[in-house]
Amino acid sequence: MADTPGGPGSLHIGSEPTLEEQIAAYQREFQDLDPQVEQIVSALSRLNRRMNVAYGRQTSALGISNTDWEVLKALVLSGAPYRMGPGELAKRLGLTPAAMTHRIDRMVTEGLVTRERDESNRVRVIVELTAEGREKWLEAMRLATVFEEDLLQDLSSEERTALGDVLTRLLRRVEHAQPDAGGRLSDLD
Amino acid sequence: MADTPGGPGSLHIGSEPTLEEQIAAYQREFQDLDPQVEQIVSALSRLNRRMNVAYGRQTSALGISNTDWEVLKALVLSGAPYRMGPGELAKRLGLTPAAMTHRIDRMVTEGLVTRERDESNRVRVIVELTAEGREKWLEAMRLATVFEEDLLQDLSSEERTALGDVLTRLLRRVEHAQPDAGGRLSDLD
DNA sequence: AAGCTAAATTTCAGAGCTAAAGAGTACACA
DNA sequence: TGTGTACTCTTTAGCTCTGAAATTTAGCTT
Repeated sequence: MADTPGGPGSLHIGSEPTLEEQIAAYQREFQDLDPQVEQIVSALSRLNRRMNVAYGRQTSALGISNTDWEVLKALVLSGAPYRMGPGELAKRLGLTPAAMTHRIDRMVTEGLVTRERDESNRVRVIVELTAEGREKWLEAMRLATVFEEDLLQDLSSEERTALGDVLTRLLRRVEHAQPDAGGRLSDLD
Repeated sequence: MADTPGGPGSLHIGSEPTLEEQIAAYQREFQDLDPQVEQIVSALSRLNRRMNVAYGRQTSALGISNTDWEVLKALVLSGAPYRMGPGELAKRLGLTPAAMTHRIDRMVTEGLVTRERDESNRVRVIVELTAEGREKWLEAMRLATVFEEDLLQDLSSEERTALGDVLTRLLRRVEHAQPDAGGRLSDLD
């Protein structure tokens, strides 16, 4: 089984055993373990955690939180004019609407977004990216791409293609299936 | 830049665009983006998130939380007699000692661990796995390995080896370096 | 032996999250 | 036109985390 990640905003990594030590410990405590599978799963999990720490450092260097960053990303990727409702944003980010309300509160005071009622339907609210919010996103992207290129610099173009393909295949397998309580993936389509 | 994950315990995924749509949106909004790099990084992040959702479903099916699961794992992997101090546990899990205190409180009432003072040094506290805690961990591992095997079932043994190797290389690159505020990885050794 | 310093853990205050209840608005239908 | 119903967002209560202060014990120094 893989590591479980720290929270979204945690900026440091607990001192953990090396990957080799950890796999050895798993085999000692749980014989029915395929070390090859465990290697993949644990490396995947650790790699992801490290990357999130790196992203967190970058966004905080820009004076925004990791959570603000997520909202900026969703708005930018929605395309001009960079507007969404709180409900849609919440769904996109996998948050409850309540959490979204609070995030928007914060981000409005930080000047990253504006919130106004939709005059054509006063139930709805429109969250819109400000120029400052868009600029922050661009700065964060510049930092992120530098980091990502550095991370992958030792991989040849062929290796990158192969890695991207394999990961995409795995992703499709998880996305098109839902594990039941027993853990088995059952195809949905 | 990759997706940012939901919290450790979030059990559902926000409805998001497909990977292809998302990469297209990135390219539209940020021209200096290598789609190959973005493919890898985004797939990695999404895959990890989906896997965590699956693990969360499994552990909650066993009646334990994802956070309890992390503590059980650290204790089991420490080896018999499955004892650690709160401080060491906190470091291992990347939590503050304060958070550890609360988790241990909870897990003691759940019967997963015991807490007692170290009589040879009364400042220290010893957290020890109970038989029930160990059994819960084993059950969770059985579920997890089924899930992981299913996830990787379409990969040949050669593909698995190659994937494990590449991920381990990437992991080493991140672990042996720390990104500075500018995002660049700088070797430490 | 008394007091000082360091280390480990717990307590406290503040922030963000979830789940559920509440408030406001639009629309359908009599 | 009036009312019910559904939908969207906000509010409230409770939980877990972080960071900092407080507490307890050990070991050293004089």
